[in-house]
Amino acid sequence: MIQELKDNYGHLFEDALLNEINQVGTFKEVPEGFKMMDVGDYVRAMPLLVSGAIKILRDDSDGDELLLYFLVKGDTCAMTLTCCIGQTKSEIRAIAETDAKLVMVPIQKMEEWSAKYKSWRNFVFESYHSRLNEMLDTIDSIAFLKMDERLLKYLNEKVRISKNATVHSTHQEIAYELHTSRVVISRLLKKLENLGKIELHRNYITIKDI
Amino acid sequence: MIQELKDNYGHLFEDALLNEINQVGTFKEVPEGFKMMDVGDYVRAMPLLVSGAIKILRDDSDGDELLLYFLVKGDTCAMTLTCCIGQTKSEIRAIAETDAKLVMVPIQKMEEWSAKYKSWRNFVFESYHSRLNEMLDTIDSIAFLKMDERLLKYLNEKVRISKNATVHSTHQEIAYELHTSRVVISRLLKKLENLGKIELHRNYITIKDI
DNA sequence: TTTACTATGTAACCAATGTTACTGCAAACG
DNA sequence: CGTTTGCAGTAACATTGGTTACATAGTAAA
Repeated sequence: MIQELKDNYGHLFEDALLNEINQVGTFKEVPEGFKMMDVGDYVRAMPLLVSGAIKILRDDSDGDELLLYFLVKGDTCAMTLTCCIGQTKSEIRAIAETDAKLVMVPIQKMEEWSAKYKSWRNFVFESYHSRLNEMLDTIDSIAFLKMDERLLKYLNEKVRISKNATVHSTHQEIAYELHTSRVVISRLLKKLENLGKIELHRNYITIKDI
Repeated sequence: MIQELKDNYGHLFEDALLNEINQVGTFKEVPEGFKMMDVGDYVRAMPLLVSGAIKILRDDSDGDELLLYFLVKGDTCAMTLTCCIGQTKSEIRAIAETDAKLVMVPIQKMEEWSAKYKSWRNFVFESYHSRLNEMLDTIDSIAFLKMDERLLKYLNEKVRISKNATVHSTHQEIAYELHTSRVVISRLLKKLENLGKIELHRNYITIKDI
């Protein structure tokens, strides 16, 4: 495991910390679609993502959902951080967007390392900062953009995350993540196709003009 | 100053830290409406709010705005925290919602206290946690609620923050903060008045059914 | 092949919200 | 006092997005 840690976190953490992580952390691989955390779950370990992507979703009480943002390698879950400290339940749902590899760190180490390693503190602060900015970005999208712009942004995000110009989603899946209906998505996708920005197929979409 | 610090932060910080804050912090009073931070500003001090309320707004490039959340005593600005560390610009705008009193702490102390005081670390983590949850709440409102529900929630927030059942806002001001138009707000307010939930007057609104 | 299921396309309609335009009213001010 | 200015009420209309309903096409299972 130590090599994957070094590759992804070597520029952030000093060797002593990397070694500690290596000793107490457990390596974990999850397949695409794996539900890593649900609303109401208690958190007992903190994930350090070394490869793949995780999507973070917000659920409301009526079963509606909304995509908040993606985590990629080098990221950790800010929600987890505070859940660890406060012993509170998760407010969000996390699903593996692609196959992913992580190192799970027991939460008891959080406080210890925060006192001991400046680089750890910076990492935690930096994670919070990134997540707050991503939330702001999500708010911008919902508040200021129309559905067709949100859709285009969503597709571009998918391409960026998967590094692949083909998005393997059905219209219904997209509708869930943008919290709208399938018909609306089909309508807008067809409009984007007519504009030459995408190509529609069954079960996947090719993004042409990024 | 030390007494106001003790009253508002005594349950959070140990005496040694309170004394340090007292020594390096500067006391500041701002009037209602005072612009405390704008998008693009650099941050050189961290505010600890001891009385009053601050509203945090998001601006988009077209001059549109949206209310994110309020800070009250015992709170600090999570954006400031990361701006301090990362030396990045503010992404948000902060306006005094009421007259407010704060203690400004030079940002150099951030790192020093994070290493030295567990209570400081917890405070910072806790602040991030609160702000993230407030952002989630904002997202819920925009994504899942209709405008009339958002308006009612907004009015209740105002009452809670000001501890006063009279909201001193024009319809136009409310429209800006909810990112909609004056006409829409007037329409919905009138509906709420007909339902007996509020009373409309020139320049203020009385909330009856909270 | 026949059948069943899932994904997509599309029309018609509805509800919520945004826009424009005009009104009257109250406070402020000369 | 009359005039100006800002706030609020409201009608009429446009647009966006959500809903219902149904048709068609690809895919998998029987």
